[in-house]
Amino acid sequence: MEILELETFLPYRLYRLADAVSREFSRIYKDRHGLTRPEWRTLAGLGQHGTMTATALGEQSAMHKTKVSRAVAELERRRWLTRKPDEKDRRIEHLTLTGTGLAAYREMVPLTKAFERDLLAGLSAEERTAIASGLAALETSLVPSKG
Amino acid sequence: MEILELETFLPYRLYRLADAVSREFSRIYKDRHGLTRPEWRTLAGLGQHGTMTATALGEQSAMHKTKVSRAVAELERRRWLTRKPDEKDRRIEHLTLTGTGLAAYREMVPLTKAFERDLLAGLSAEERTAIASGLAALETSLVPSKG
DNA sequence: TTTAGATGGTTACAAATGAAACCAGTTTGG
DNA sequence: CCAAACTGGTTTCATTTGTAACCATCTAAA
Repeated sequence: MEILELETFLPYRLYRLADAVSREFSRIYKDRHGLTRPEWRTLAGLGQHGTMTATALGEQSAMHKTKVSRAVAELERRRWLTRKPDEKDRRIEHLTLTGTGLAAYREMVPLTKAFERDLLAGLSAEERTAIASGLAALETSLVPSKG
Repeated sequence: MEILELETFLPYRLYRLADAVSREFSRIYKDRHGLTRPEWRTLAGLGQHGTMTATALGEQSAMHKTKVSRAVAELERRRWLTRKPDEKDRRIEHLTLTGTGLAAYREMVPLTKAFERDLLAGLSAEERTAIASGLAALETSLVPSKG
């Protein structure tokens, strides 16, 4: 009889690892600022790119548009971002972080980098290369935007 | 000003990849049998090990005990598994797949293996090795049970 | 014993999510 | 022009999830 060994099954390993990393990482934005993951990603997207539309945010950070919509609404409620309607196309809104939003972003960036550094701290140079190239290979083979 | 590049940030890449893989993989158990992920994992755990307790299931497949509890309840409702109280400790229940549950498991196993094969199909031998060792390195550095 | 604390598992409640319907506004083809 | 189809974004509803509280049972220490 054919058996599946869950522990070595790639989709399961990937998910469990991502889940554990993500859970740990969420402390940075959740414990400190009470943000959800979509809210954090929205902040990160705007912090990185300055001004974006909701659609662009969804594409950049791989979120469904309902998640983006809700995250934007919440950040707006906090006055961490503002919407500016597009001149030409009135369906579109341009989103930008306020001073407060930008300040929160700036405060978190070093923490996120430290987190990543710590995560890789125990690994050898070869192992890090392995992760980089392994992920890249899977991404091109699967993630639509990267295909 | 310090910026975080989301696209190359490890936690984000991991999560997005796992999410995409998982979403694709879920077709096997969701579309065909209407199972949720916890239900699928429960099935997979019992298929692999024969008989387990809820706690053991949670440990093996990295699920919170409420997820396990609900998944077990649903699989029991479908008559895909049965509970047998422990003789010595009456808090514990031993879970086993029924014939129907086992049949569903047996039907899915080849599909899951084919999925994994396809996922890796486009990659070179080096890339596969890279994934294996990269994940392993991160796992030992992070996932509690593997630490 | 008795009792305080652990442990296996369930439940209640609030929050997060996804799918689909929806409401502008915009483009396209006749 | 004008309707059909499309697009950006929001809302609704059902389902899933996480946290915490909760039973019941078991263990250990006084």
